[in-house]
Amino acid sequence: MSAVAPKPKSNSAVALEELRHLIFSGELPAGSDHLESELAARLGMSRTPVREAALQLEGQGLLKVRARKGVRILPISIEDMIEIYDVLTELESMAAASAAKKGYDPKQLQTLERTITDMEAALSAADRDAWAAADDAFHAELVQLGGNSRVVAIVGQMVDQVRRAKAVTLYMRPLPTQSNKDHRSVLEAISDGDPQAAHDIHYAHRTAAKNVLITLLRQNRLHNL
Amino acid sequence: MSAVAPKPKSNSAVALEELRHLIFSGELPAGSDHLESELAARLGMSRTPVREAALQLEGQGLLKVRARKGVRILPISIEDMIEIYDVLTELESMAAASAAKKGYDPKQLQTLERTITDMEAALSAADRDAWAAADDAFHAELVQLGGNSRVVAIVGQMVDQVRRAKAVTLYMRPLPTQSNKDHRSVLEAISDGDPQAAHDIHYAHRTAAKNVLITLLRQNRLHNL
DNA sequence: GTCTTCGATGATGTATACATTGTTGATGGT
DNA sequence: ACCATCAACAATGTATACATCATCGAAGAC
Repeated sequence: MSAVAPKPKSNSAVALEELRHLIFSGELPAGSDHLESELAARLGMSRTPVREAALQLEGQGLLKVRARKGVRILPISIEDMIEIYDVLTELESMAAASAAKKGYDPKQLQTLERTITDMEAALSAADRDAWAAADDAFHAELVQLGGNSRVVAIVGQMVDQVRRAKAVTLYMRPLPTQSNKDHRSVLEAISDGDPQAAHDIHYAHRTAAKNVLITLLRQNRLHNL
Repeated sequence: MSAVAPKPKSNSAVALEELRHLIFSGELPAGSDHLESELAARLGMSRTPVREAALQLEGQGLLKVRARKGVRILPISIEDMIEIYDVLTELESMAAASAAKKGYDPKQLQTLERTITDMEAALSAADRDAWAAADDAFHAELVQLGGNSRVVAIVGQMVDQVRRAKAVTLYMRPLPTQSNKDHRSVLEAISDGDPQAAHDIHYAHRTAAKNVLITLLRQNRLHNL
């Protein structure tokens, strides 16, 4: 038999994926309104699963369902970015400390190490998109190693909310050479089992990243994304 | 005219409120399954708004919608409690530090002060329920003063998830006299504009509270609530 | 000419009918 | 007696029809 599983995905799940893709790709721009009927027609299904998906996405902070006005794709303001980065800084640093406490052996840190080498390779090739993907993977794996599933979920949601803004600034900023050094230092601290160092280094890393991003947005008058 | 606003609440919103109440009151016990049709009949509406409410509650981590098996009220394990308290410790301490940085004047800290005097009064009267309510109010106001709306939302969700467990242990633990001293110290640190102190004191406070709770649950073999 | 009111419009909110699919039980074979 | 297969069932997932209500525009009065 063919190897692929038939994958019986519900329409509601499809709507969720598709809407997320449409939002992240910018096909549904920030601040725009869309009727449930339009979206349903676009996805080739009825309003019901689309509406359910919209409700869930509202819970994830990506859009807002407004009575008789359709769903509005929520723009991210600079103030939102600051809030989100503050949460990310706090929870990721906590995860870094937790990971260091667990005493992982090198084999278990292989995945994290790999994301760093990927970033370094992307940096050498000046491939910003590859770098961003590896950077995402690093942060995702880091919180995973922290071992707190709530933190993983919250961080995932926050990252989703700033995804568009990060994409915009990706080509505006200088190549992040310092970032890579920071990442490797965090890995070393985790590998050495030094929670305080892992926490502090990552905290400083995220704070610096936040400041770069905020400055960039302010300079370019990008108050809503 | 009569003073009360007509309050045109949608059935979906009503379902959300009612289901939350049924869960927190224990009328829908942890681990129990319930058909959408049953719940709809119970709330006097059709399945549609009930289903929408269930989807949102699933996003809030209070229940799980299982295909063809109804919704299951999610029990909270000790491991869940640890995860949640770790997040609460981190984010509330962050909020305490932020609040201290803002330089609030006494008038703006009136509400927080009030929750502390309420706790002290409840403690003198040995009124555990009143104490718990005031304690909730203190933590809610604290994160509010922190000024990060994401933190407010996340902490609110986490508090909801541990609400049942806290209710169970409320009458098992000794009267929390130390807690009140901690609260007042946090208020003082915020009032003094000392972020580090506010952070550290609250962090220690939450950590201690976590340990008390976990120990209590373990001793009483309450692994699921 | 402008303001107000009323009605038509259209989109969400809700109910209901239907399709889909896992589960459970019975039936028959080994 | 036990296991496997199949069929009826039941509950969710989905579509659709309908109710409700805000918004917008037009018409009429001042």
